[in-house]
Amino acid sequence: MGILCAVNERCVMGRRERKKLATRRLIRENALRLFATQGFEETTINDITEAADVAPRTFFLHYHSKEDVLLADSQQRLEMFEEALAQQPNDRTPLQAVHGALVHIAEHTPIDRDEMLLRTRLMEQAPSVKAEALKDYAAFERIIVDDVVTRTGQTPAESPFALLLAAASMAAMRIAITMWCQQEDSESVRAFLDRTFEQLAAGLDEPLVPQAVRSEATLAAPTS
Amino acid sequence: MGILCAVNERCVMGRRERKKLATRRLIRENALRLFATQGFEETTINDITEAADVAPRTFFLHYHSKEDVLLADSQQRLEMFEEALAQQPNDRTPLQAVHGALVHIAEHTPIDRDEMLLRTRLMEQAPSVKAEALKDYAAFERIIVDDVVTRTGQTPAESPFALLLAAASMAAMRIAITMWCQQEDSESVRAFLDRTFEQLAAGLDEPLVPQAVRSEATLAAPTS
DNA sequence: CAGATTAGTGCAGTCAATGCATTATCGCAA
DNA sequence: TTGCGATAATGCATTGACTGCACTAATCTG
Repeated sequence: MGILCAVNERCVMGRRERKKLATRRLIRENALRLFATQGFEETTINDITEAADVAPRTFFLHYHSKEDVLLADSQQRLEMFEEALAQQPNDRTPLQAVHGALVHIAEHTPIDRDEMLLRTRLMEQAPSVKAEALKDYAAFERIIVDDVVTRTGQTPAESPFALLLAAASMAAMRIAITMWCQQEDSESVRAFLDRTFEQLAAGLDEPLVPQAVRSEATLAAPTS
Repeated sequence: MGILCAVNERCVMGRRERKKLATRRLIRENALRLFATQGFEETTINDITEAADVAPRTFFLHYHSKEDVLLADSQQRLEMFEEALAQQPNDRTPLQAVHGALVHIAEHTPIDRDEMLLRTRLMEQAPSVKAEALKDYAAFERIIVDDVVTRTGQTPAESPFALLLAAASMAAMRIAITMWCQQEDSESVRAFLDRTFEQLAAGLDEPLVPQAVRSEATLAAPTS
């Protein structure tokens, strides 16, 4: 990931690389379309490559599994998250730091709601998709644990705090995103993130009163 | 109930069912042994059935996948949990109810620590195992959500509380079990469950003091 | 004993995924 | 322009999980 050439397709990329990206996109688009119309498990690699007019073998040149097509961008988000987390100021609690890092990502990367909806729909429908998605969260959790350990100095062996915080944070993220992409109106992802993290901070013994669901403008939340 | 009855299984079982169970156990034992010695992905169905001296096809008569061998008893635990949860008294908070139900199960079903260790080891080693295990937790989560909804009357659409509680509780369980089966001495599972749920109740903003590791001046009051 | 069940088996086939060798295309330098 | 190295795309063969179907044999039931 050099400074010379951003991952954007804008800059000077040779025809070869452009074609490669084009093929990748072609495969991805056809795959998502087929997943949406005929279901995930009902779509074979052959269906996809035939629709994309490439050889079956080519599919695995770009994605290492069928599930990977749906979650290919997560690696990129993971690195972004790790960086954002490390840059959270030290006067924040670990929970606030995670919250802040997530808000930062939410506000700096566009999220395609339709695609997210498709993803969650397929997660319910196909176990292997859900499995892959959950593995993704596990990767995030590992990063959080490391961060909390450096922030607090406590190792997981001493107390479950870091592990709990990591797992609960990812649950909060997952739930916030799910609620966001399932709603009708265009409330921001951040609003949902704020709510779930507020609940985590307050403890799970009692639900926070969900007063006027639309007025979360002044919740105490970090800026990115 | 005659003396004829051979094993610890109830004697209402005919020879046929007994033999079926025996075959199932034979497959399971050989599978676990092979997983432990040569790894999960390195063990093929053929290896297992050969070691168990049955036909490959027979494997799928008892388990619907390789991962299923490791997690076959979870369905049973799931039902037990659902029942225990429903029987928790109404004066408890949802979190206390989940905690109570888990403690009930922990104290009424023997847990094989070695097997649990193998399971967690294989979860780290083989992604598909972790995936399958995580799907299991999702099933528990659904039950918790239903329970919380009936206890509080709030639907998940209104507030994320039920979803958060469910997900965080399962994380707490998973972490408690992991810590328990990785420790040397024989502290009870319950002790770990108590600690993780206490932390959830107190909120995740500040770690509860495990010992007196608190020398920093600014960490005085736990928020709430 | 006769007939219904069903556990175990064998076989053929689908599909995901990988390794290896080959071809086509492209970038680059003489 | 030509030729060479890199690599995207492909073709082929194979492994391994998993399924459907038909069949055998053991067990259960009347």
